[in-house]
Amino acid sequence: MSEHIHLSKQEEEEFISVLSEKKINKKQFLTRPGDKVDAEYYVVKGCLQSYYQDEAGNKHIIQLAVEDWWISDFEAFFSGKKAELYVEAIEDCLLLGLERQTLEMLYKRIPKFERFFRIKTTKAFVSLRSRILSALQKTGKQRYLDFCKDYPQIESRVPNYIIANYLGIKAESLSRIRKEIS
Amino acid sequence: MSEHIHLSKQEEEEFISVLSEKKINKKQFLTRPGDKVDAEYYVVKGCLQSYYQDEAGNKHIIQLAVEDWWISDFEAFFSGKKAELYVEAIEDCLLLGLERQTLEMLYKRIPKFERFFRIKTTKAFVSLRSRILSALQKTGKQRYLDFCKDYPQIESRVPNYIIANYLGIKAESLSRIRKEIS
DNA sequence: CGTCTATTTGAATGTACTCAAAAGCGGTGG
DNA sequence: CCACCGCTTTTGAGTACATTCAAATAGACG
Repeated sequence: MSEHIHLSKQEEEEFISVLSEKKINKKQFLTRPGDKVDAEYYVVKGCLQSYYQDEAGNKHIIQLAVEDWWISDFEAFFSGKKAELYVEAIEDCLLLGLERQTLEMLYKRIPKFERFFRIKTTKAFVSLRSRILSALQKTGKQRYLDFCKDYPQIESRVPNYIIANYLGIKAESLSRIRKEIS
Repeated sequence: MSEHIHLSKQEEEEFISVLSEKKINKKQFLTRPGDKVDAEYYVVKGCLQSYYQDEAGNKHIIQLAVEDWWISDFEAFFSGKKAELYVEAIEDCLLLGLERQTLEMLYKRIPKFERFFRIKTTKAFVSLRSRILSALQKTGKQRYLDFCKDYPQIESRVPNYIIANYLGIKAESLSRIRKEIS
């Protein structure tokens, strides 16, 4: 956060005081479809995925998050609608929850936060955009190489089949790609 | 807009008064890479595309817009950075420009607008998300069928090769897909 | 050690791409 | 009015990449 805005000691303490610590274990859920989503979560420790399950039961991973990322069903969080996504821990996690009401309050009391979260949202938007282009225009191999470059922390600790799903290819294909590269 | 918020006659007039009419012709640009992007545009009449050109000179269409859509290089518009995208008219267009400063002013004077534009942003976010999933998990044929269903107004007035680019396939492939369907 | 899950490998199939050429279509100027 | 030009779309043949289905192997954990 200090990369984007400067907070006084007091502001920093106020911010920390409104975050709520949350621990969840591997395979547990932060949200499931139908839940009300009151918070977004900062990852202190651990790894999570958010995904959508279609009518046929196929899982489609939207996001992977490790330390220093935020995760939630953002659509539900921002719009107030019920969740459509599963948000599930891939490892045991330590999180900091930030509630929507609290966020609104922060915006009013300390306007700098508005700036910070706007930057965060813009970045998320851009990264969605580049993921679309990469999905549309690149081969599985290129997408995997990009992924390894962009998220080395994730590549090394998440199972094959999860990365494959995130990249939009089959686990078998990813296995072949890895073999070819090495 | 009236679907989401209710405005008094006076508020409506105020809103209309801050929009600036703009006409551009086919093949002209609203923004090019490097431009400062001070406005987003509501499409009254016409059709436009926003796209990114990679180092190799390949064009990648991000968005197509027809009547009642908004278009810009949104990343540049929201972040204040220089444009990375071309925004180009596919047909002669009549647009209404909304400047960032004006938007900020509106938010302060008439907070309802904050709600409206937040809803708009959330929708854009969701539609990006579903485009990612569709790009990752569906075949060209399925994407084309979805496209025809979601945007029939666009399908019928935009050249083959532009739709193909938007869908992430080659014009030749789209031609074959169309043949197969009919 | 056995069981369950994840990964790798193989063979056949499907989907989209490249390159090249032909056909269609709209506008311009002789 | 027609010939020509440029641009878009279609068609064909060969190739690359990824998938399916099935089976074998490797790892993790109680």
